Amino acid sequence: MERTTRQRQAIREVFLEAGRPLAPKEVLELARNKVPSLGLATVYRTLRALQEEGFLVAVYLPGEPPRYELKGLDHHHHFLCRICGRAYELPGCPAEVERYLPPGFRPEGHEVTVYGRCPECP
Amino acid sequence: MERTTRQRQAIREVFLEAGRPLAPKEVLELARNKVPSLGLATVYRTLRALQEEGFLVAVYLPGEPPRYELKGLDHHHHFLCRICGRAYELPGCPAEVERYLPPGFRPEGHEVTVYGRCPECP
DNA sequence: CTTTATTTGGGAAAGGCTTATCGGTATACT
DNA sequence: AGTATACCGATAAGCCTTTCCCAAATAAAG
Repeated sequence: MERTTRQRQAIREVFLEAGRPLAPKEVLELARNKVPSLGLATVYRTLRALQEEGFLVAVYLPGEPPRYELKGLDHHHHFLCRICGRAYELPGCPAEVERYLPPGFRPEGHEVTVYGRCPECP
Repeated sequence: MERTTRQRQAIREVFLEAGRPLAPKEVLELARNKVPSLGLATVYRTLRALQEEGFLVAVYLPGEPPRYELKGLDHHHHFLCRICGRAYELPGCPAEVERYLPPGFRPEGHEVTVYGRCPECP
């Protein structure tokens, strides 16, 4: 990641504008509005570079391929729309998630995913 | 699923004995203790049949291939050990998970995964 | 403007999980 | 027991996502 290219700028912008986790396919579609010739290999290469650089982090939702979102957001969780498949950020967290574990289980993190229909879908 | 075979019995037993969600690979390993000749294709075939029959349901954890567990358990969530990779059932649920969504989001279900170290691991 | 090395894009290839194929086997019924 | 047929096991093939490869394009420095 030594040069500033149109492709990388486009991909950065797409994340800043989306405000939600994006899958590689979504990144490709959205960024092609800015750089029509963009290729899938470049998307994957750039996603990896932007993670190493600390701009993005991977988001894993149950049964889904990885998405990516801006690094450094406050602790939050995700909503996955069953209709359109888009993921959204959900602010906040039900605090006691890691309490009340059976004896011997030592928690180090958690993930909450809510499924349903997003505001865009019928 | 018309005949009772040693293979199918072994796979059913493995789930009843495990008390936790199992991935196909785990099913193969555990059931081979009972039927050493067991093949992977039979595991997949049987997992599908046991789902259609209502004995098992699929469990999806973030970034993981599907696991399977007994159908009909009380509402619960899962613990994924970062050391050994085993998944466990966690009784109960932090109740307000689906409340406090932004306007327009209509929840239809949720999944909670706690990560950490299980009682078996250092 | 020229040079030079990084980056791109398209397709091929890899990798992981799951399903299909098919001859041989074993179950269940007579 | 004998027989029809569902089932098994091993391998091949399929599907998706991700990475590799390399000639052509292009950003950055002189």
